Amino acid sequence: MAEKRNRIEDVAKLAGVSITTVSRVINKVPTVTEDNRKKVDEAVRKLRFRPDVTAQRLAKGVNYTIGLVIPRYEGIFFSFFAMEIIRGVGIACEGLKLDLLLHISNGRTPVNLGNMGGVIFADILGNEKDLTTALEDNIPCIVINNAADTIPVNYIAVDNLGGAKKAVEYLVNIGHRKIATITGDPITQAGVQRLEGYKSILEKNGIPIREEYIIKGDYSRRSARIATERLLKLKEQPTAIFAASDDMALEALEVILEKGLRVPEDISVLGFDDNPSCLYGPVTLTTVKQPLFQMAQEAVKELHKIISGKTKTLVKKILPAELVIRESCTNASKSK
Amino acid sequence: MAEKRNRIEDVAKLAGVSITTVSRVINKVPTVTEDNRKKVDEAVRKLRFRPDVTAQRLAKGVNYTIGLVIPRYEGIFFSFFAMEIIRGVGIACEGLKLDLLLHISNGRTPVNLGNMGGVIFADILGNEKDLTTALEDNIPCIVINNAADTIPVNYIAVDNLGGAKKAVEYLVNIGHRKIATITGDPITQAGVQRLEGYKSILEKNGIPIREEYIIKGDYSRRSARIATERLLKLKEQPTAIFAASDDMALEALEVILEKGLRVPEDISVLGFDDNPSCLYGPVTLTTVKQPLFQMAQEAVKELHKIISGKTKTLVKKILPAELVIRESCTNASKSK
DNA sequence: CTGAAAGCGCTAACAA
DNA sequence: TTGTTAGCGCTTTCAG
Repeated sequence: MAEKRNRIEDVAKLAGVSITTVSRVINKVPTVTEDNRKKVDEAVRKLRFRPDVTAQRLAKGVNYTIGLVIPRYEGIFFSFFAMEIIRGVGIACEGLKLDLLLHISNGRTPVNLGNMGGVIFADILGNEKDLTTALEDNIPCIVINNAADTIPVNYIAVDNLGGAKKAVEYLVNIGHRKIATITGDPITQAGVQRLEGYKSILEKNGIPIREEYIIKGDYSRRSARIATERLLKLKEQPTAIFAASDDMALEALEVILEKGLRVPEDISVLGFDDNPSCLYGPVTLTTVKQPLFQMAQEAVKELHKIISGKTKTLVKKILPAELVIRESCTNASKSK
Repeated sequence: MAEKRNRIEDVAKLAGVSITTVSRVINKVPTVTEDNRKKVDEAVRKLRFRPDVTAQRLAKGVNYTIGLVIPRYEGIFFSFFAMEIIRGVGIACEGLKLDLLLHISNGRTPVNLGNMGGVIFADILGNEKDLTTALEDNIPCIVINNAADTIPVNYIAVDNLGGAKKAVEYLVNIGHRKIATITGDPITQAGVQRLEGYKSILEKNGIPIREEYIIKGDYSRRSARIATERLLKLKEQPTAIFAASDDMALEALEVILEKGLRVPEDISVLGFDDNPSCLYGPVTLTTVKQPLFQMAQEAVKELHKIISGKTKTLVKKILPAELVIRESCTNASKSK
């Protein structure tokens, strides 16, 4: 299709200089006379010349292309998570003039890592194989959203444990003692850690952990509906529910409302993520805000440092998660 | 960082054949003896050799990398639209073994099109400059979500006009005559066409078009709130509202409920998009489903054909949009 | 400050 | 069927 593009040679000819000089102008090497620079610039403009990035890359031997590998396990792509990661990585790449290769992997077909200078893996789950390959082949890489302490890999993750603690502590502080939780999928690190945070705060405050108050969810709204219905049937209904994701919290809220109960007067609901949808509906959702966008941006920055050789040591970062107070939680006394 | 990779030469040496033979094995050229193939395969495995994609590309002269350029005007990245497009394009690329370069453009800094074999532009709005460059430089490209009939460019778009017609026709058919609309942003083609569809069906059915029933929105929930409040204050309240997006429809629904009115008994609400959020909340939303995912997938397929020279003529496709009936609309007689 | 020439790693005639 | 060799378009020593 695309007609034969002009090469550096054509520019050189038109400008009446050598291709070396043209190359110098393109790469902003200072040792070129103003006169020659002008000639070249003009020739470039006339011929609509743009250097062939592939050839440049081969000649320079460096590759400023980075890959973002997102596993496409169920539902992830409808999540705020994926969106924020893509947005963060994408915008950071534009800023650093990095080319971003996006791969939506099924976890089985190996992703072509050959043309990447470095890779960002969105979580480990579902990326195990490609991550292993990258590590074996010595391709610079960084994992996000998973504090991958068991393997020697760079990572940037969110403080799920701390976030969950803040959430539950807040509920305790406003007087709740009958606090239930709908967990995230236990195969995810976030699911495990948020539950851990929940338990640890109860313990810390001398509140017994009741098994019937811990219901397994999987981040889906469906699972939250089932969980909430079970919680509402309990003899001793909880006065607060901490859901491990906003989607689940929103569904819990909906179920509660459907049963004719009020939120937060009868039951407080607290989520995790800070999805935009927290802001809508009859009751805005109190939740834990994850710095996903920031996590993604930092991942790019760190990877960039690694690729350009500015960092040698392993990067291991945990970003804080913060409580965002809105309307869905209130003082427990009201529900007594 | 990444240690010196093995080259084709190393493989050749280890396997005891020429680099050409290795190249043949890599590229699955049939004229290689079984014996040699085995030797090469083994050497490849031993050395963990993976061909340098950059060099391959330069030598082959074809580039199976495609770009997806998404303008980052306000809010688009929180939209279902962006997500579906990325997902569709991403998955299609994995299937066709195309590398996908994602660019989130600000519309000003030119996107580096140099290393793309072809480009998909998500809409024209915000992409004007890069699109012009691509066209001038003869880079194969295709526009999605905009029936770009004024310029000679390939496109795949959604039938907004038809979709809006189906929506409003449905409202008319179930007896509504006082139908209001909250429009999309008129700078978008979708905004204009959906309004056009609304008007044309009213006309077709001899229902006078009332200016006070047409309120300008911009796809944002905020704009829908204002619009809905205005509509509810009208002496002659509409019995149905057609919003040009689900987000706006959902906000309208919320406002109506807040005022103590019922949906659909008092006012029917109809959206456009078929966001997942249509399924939640007190009333599920009747809407028009856009084949975004499919549009994205087809764009990749068409672009692939163009790049590999299988298509010469301009691609111009309009995909149908379909009505999805849920709970938010009902017979007008109920609201009389 | 400039240019000739040797690659970057791989593919593809062309000969053998 | 195989290997030799000349590029792909650009960068980068190294002399000048």
